[in-house]
Amino acid sequence: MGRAPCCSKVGLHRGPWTPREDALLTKYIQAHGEGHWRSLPKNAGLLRCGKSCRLRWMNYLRPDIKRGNITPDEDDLIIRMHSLLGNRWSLIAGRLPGRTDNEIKNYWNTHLVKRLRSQGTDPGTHKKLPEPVTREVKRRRSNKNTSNKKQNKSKAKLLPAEKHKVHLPKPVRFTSLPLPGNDSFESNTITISPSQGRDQGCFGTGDSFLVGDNDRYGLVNGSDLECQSLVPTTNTLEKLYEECLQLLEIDDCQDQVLLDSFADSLLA
DNA sequence: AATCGAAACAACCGCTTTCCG
DNA sequence: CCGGAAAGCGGTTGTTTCGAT
Repeated sequence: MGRAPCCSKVGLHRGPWTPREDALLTKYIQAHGEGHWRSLPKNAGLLRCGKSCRLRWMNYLRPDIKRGNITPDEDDLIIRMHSLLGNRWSLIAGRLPGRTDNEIKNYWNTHLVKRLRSQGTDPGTHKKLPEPVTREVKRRRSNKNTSNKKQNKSKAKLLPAEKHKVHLPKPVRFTSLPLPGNDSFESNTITISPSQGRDQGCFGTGDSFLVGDNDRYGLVNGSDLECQSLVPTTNTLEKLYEECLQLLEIDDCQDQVLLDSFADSLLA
């Protein structure tokens, strides 16, 4: 039967989004809301695949997205949630307000996997490895720039996790959009119940925000920059984790059914 | 200053799930 | 119930940036 491609690839833009495309997408969603991704590009005047639009919006343009370094508390929660849920990034992201599944997935793959290994923990099972890994982990994919003869060079280096490099976020534009789920930011005291989905999972209005390189987004003027400091407190994150744990501890049987029902409860 | 490899992350791909007529 | 379309999701890749030499 054959499944139709999600979009015709002929004549569509690919690769990094331009400020103009961002503006078009943002403006359209502001006016019409999310959804109908298939028809959105055409209606918004974008030469992009609907999927691409959705991804761009979900992972970058949404107003409730928190950018910047993962805090140690979030970091800890991600690890613990992963030990419960595995690679179910969307579920994990749903418990980390302002974070996207893609961001958490990337963070896991680039930071946490290495760190856990360096600490002697198997990132897949979260069990202790026989011996702490002291050698550089092989790169997941073959880098076409990387030849074997050159790799010896870096073997004596410290593990990345030991370097504690601080990653500075790329330029960020937070715009305030009148969208559902974005109009009830509260201070850090808010708690998230299991019945709240990711759409409602944003909180934390602060008076500080990350300021991006506006030049890169020339369309943004000062008044458009309205950023929320979406910083959950340690207690909040701890509560989230405890919630998950309690649900799992109802029954010792941590089988798939239980996990699935837990997942359902998160999604409800 | 130039070069190169590794790290980081945005974006893409394709499969699965959900929705709807 | 069935089939197709749309949306969601996780794995993978491409490109840019950064740091070491």
